[in-house]
Amino acid sequence: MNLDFMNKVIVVAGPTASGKSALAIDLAEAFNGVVINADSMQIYQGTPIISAAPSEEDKQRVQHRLYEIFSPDVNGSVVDWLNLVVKEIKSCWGKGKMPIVVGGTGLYLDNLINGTTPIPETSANVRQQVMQKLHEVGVNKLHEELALHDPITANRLSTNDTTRVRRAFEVWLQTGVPLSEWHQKPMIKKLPEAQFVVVKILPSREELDERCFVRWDKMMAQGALSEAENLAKLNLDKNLPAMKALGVPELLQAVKGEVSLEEACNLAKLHTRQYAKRQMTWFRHKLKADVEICSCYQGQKTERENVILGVKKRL
RNA sequence: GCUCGGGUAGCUCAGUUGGUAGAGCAGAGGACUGAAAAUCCUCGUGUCGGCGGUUCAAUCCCGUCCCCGAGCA
Repeated sequence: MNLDFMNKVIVVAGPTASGKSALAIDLAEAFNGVVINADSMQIYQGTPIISAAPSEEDKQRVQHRLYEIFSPDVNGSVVDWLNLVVKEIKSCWGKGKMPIVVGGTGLYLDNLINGTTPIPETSANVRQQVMQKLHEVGVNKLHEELALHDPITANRLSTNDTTRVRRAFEVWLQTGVPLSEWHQKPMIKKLPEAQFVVVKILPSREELDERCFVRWDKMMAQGALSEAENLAKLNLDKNLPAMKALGVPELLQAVKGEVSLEEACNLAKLHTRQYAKRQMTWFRHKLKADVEICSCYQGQKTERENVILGVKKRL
């Protein structure tokens, strides 16, 4: 194949268990590509099975980047990830390889494709301060106080939205400028020259639910429980992202004997399908696709050839 | 067989001193700009177990029958 890959990026997006990793590998083989992770959980070490990170076999077939690179005791963020992907993508271009960014974290993909508002980084001190305040007075009070400094954002947010109220407060405290004002500024793209070809997998809920359930049982057979046991030994803060990965809290409860293993598995399955649903909402409404697949990717010959052809036309 | 509890939304249960009922979970839809596998928002008609009776009015009171649980035989 004789394509100029300079400035092209293939993006594969879809809900959990939709087969996007398999598709990414097939595309990598077809386009001389490198698979780059855009999943907020597969980026952490310690839970390759639970987070469905690529297997050794997958990694033998094509190069994989940004998987299991953060220790589970760190708080990764979109921007951390962005800085890393940008490097990886540029490195691919430099080597004449096709970057194939794959993942289910809509926010990450959105920031990569559409850019970020240039807000200064909040210091550890500020974050800690807000965290403590949150603990002391609760979200509703914090929201009330936010309204004094940033009424526009406060008005936009639910008084219960812990994550966003906290963030808005941090930004105000750090910069003295309301988040709403920052959002007026033009977004900055890390890769303005990039041309994204987006492949979106949007299967029916029915099909997806079934795959989520089957996959969970497979994870258990592969040793998901011992991953959880090892994680428990580290004694990490429950609020760390890696500790919140689907299946982790549920299995940890089982490890502690608070629920039966069966209950834990049922809950993990339930939460997985609820997550898949949220992802579907995001991808349906917020991500424009060049190629859309309406059922889970299984890698059959015609299916594979069709997607490859579809992508090739857009390159 | 007797006694006592229960039978209300898909599930767990509240409730109505008689004016046809509401939470949590599940489910559906939606939001999403630096923890996002996170966080949050909206959506509740169901022969109130069956049949009779009392009443202007019964899911609620009375009778009877059926089902589940506990105890006693």
